[in-house]
Amino acid sequence: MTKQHRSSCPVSIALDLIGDRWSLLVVRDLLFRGPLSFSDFEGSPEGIAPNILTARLRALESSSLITRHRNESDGRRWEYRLTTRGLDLADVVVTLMQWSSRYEQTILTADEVALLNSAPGEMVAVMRARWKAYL
Amino acid sequence: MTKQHRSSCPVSIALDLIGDRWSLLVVRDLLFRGPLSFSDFEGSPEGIAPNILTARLRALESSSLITRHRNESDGRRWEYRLTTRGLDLADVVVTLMQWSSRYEQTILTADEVALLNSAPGEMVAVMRARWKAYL
DNA sequence: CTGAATAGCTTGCATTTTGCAAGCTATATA
DNA sequence: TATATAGCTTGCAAAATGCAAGCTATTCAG
Repeated sequence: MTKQHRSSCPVSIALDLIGDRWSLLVVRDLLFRGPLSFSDFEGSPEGIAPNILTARLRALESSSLITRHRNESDGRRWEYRLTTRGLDLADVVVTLMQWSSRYEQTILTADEVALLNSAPGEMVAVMRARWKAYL
Repeated sequence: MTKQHRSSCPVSIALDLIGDRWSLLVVRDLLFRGPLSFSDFEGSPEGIAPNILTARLRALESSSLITRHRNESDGRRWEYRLTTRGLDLADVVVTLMQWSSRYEQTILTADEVALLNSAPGEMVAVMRARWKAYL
């Protein structure tokens, strides 16, 4: 049985799926880096704890935002991939980046911020190209 | 002293400010309805509890996403308003709505979904127009 | 001017989620 | 065979969330 939404508002529904401190960071890592393993996520600068990461990956998988595949060359590894639906979050992530970089000093360079604001669609296109082979 | 960010990633910084189950719903209500009182938020369909609402409003205020003003005609009421920075979240909220309505049945009509996808900037413009007098 | 109603909270307490550290199991590598 | 590594799980403390009740200041009705 699937968890009930708080309301039928599209914003509320989105937050039911990704409205926590970690889910969108997992999606971010996949968008920018391609398919990743468990320990790849652990290496991100925010330092997610393994139990939290397990819980987020399971939740994203059961919401059909990511899938899990055995790594062929190393049987210990799982490969986590975005689904089409997860990849569609590229627009959300890029919009959030625009908003943050407008008001806060971030790791982005001035050139990157300029590109983000003048051609956000290009950044989304790069992410889509990166994932094209896996969908 | 201001709370430390988990990292300098713009996505992470945004989530430090609005990455919880309620903040963006408060912003949504303001974007769509204009200045609101405490009980206006309590009337939204998700049913936020008063202690949570107090905490969210205080946090959004100290992040400079909203401001608080005495209602002139009724001294019991506070009026909560978006700042320029809070209003800039219109793009994020509209993008989230697009994403949700692509995959889930929401309260939006087919016409509204069509408009949202063909001219998302119009919805943002309506929100900006609504807030123009308060900034 | 008094009493009832209303707005915006606060408080207490139970439940859930998050966070940290340690450890466990299966696979891979030397 | 032994050692290391990947991907977890477990235990426990701390923080956030959720629910119900109650409190204070302002307003309104008579």
